[in-house]
Amino acid sequence: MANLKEVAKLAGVSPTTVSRVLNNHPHVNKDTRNKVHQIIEELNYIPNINAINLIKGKTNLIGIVIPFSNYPYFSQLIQGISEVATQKNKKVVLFQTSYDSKQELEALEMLKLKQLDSLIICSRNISIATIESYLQYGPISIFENIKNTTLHTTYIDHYHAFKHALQYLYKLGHRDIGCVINRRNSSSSIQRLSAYKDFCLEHHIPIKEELIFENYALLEDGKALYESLKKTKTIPSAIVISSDHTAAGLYLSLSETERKNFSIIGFENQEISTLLNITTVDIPLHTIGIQLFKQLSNNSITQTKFDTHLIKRHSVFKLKD
Amino acid sequence: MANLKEVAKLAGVSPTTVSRVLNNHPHVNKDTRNKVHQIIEELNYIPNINAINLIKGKTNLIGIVIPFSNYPYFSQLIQGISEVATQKNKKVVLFQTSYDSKQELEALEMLKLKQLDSLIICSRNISIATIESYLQYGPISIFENIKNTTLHTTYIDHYHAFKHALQYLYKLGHRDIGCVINRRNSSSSIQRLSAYKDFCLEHHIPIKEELIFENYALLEDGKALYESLKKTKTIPSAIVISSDHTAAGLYLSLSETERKNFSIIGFENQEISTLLNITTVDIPLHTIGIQLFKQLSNNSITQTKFDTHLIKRHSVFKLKD
DNA sequence: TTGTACGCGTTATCAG
DNA sequence: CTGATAACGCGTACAA
Repeated sequence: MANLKEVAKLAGVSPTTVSRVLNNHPHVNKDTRNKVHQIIEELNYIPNINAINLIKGKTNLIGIVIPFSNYPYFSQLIQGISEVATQKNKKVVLFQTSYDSKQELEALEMLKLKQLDSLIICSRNISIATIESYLQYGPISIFENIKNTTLHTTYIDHYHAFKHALQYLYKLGHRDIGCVINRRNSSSSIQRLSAYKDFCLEHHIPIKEELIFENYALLEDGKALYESLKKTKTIPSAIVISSDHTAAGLYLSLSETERKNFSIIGFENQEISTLLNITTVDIPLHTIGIQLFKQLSNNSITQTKFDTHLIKRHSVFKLKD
Repeated sequence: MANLKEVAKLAGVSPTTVSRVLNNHPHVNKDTRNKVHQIIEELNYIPNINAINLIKGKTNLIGIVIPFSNYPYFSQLIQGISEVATQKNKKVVLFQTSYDSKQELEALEMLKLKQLDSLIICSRNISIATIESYLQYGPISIFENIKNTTLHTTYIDHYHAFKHALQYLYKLGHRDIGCVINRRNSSSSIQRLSAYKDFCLEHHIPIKEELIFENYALLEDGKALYESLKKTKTIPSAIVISSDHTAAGLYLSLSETERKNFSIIGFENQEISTLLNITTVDIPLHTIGIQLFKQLSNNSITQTKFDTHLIKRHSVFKLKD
């Protein structure tokens, strides 16, 4: 495989000149330039990017840490991030972790090794402190609300969003309300749960563990949720679900009659909730992805909050008593 | 930032020895090894992977070319590919092209530049000939059925799968059948269309352009499809749709009565078709992703075909006349 | 078991 | 406008 030196030799110039031609430096004689281009063609010469990375200390590669690629929630983030990355001529390296700390660390290590210029963490398992300790090797942005951190953060107020949905149901007369989350120990679930519990306390509603449902995220989980709901002692009149897909799955499991007597609020504002007319809380995932990327090039630490909006559709009913 | 040389100096050994320690070479004195490790700790030394890549001519990075990350079809492929890649300690670089040839070329160029070890093409716009010309720079596997190629291929028989679905409808008495595809000029659409046309010819059914619907792929497209269907002169009694999500979107747009008088067959066997009980053709996308990855390390050119299966559910009815 | 010297392919510096 | 030389950080053949 031809290298820069050979090109130089055959063109009868120094490697430096070839390098200048390749990098479009201004002060090169036209004839020399042409000659070099000609030899490059002839030899089918290709610069070795690893050598360039070595000397420049950059790779134009940015890492994305996500647990799964095939969850709509995450694939929308990826879509957004990749779009800007493409525009900015950066490439995206996927770290699909399945929430395995070892894989998350791998991403951080690659930042350390300088094979990545920067890192975006969409969801995590390891501690913030660990992540922060890698900040010395490159910019890191994270999709989470963290106080007093040196990481770039982009976030939404899960607590507020969840509570707002609950309040809306309360105003319509609902008192027995279910709460559906995914991983119980995730940052967002913790916020949502605490919103749920505070809501109950504020309105003097007893907190019933059987109305808190964990590990539901996908469409098919909605069916399982339906089964679980049938087994509760207290029959809730409404439910707030942290994923539209689970909400849709539940909705589709209900009979026509059941649908008219049970209120559902989903989260994310996915296509499917539009189609099924399910009330949901909009989370601008695509835009959040873009912002996560953009923050990486900020010099100072930035915290960006995105607003969520309750989108009222037809899966919520006023409770008659 | 500390480098190997500094470690050597402080440890009182040569760079070679440090390198040996780092790479776990057998013949190193235990004391020396410990001393070196100690200095590495002290200096917080990190090997520069770009230097290693340069010298080894490898990066352990493999590229994936996909048009969009947020289509379930593609995100399932990504999920499968990433899973094995993680196992094999390779990292995945995403080229989200939006079918822009320039972006597809970018991926091929990075293979050429040796920043990628190999490449997986899930869907493409540029010519096979162009792709093949990059084969000299590294292994490439593609999710497509190509005859006489030097690329690794993993594929399904779109023609057969589509025709099988059509025959099934024919046997149940359907004669006016619609056909829904995505990009008309894509390799899979061409096969599907030709299956549709051959089917019509074989059964002496006139081919009506108004029953061929293009550019439908997502859930929300199902609604638009519903609108389009209402405008056709011939009212079809059944439809074959190359995407489950569009099939689901259409299904949900129908009234209860319409659903009982209209047969739908989707493709892919996504969660949503299970939930809605829509008859579909299973495409093992996850497994295909895994195979696409595995083929890269085969020495000889391999062509893997995956079978598709018609999954009979309750969205298809026998036509009474 | 350890060290010397060179090579990987490119860019930066400085001199002319 | 051009070139010689060093440098990026590491691996490895060869010698000791």
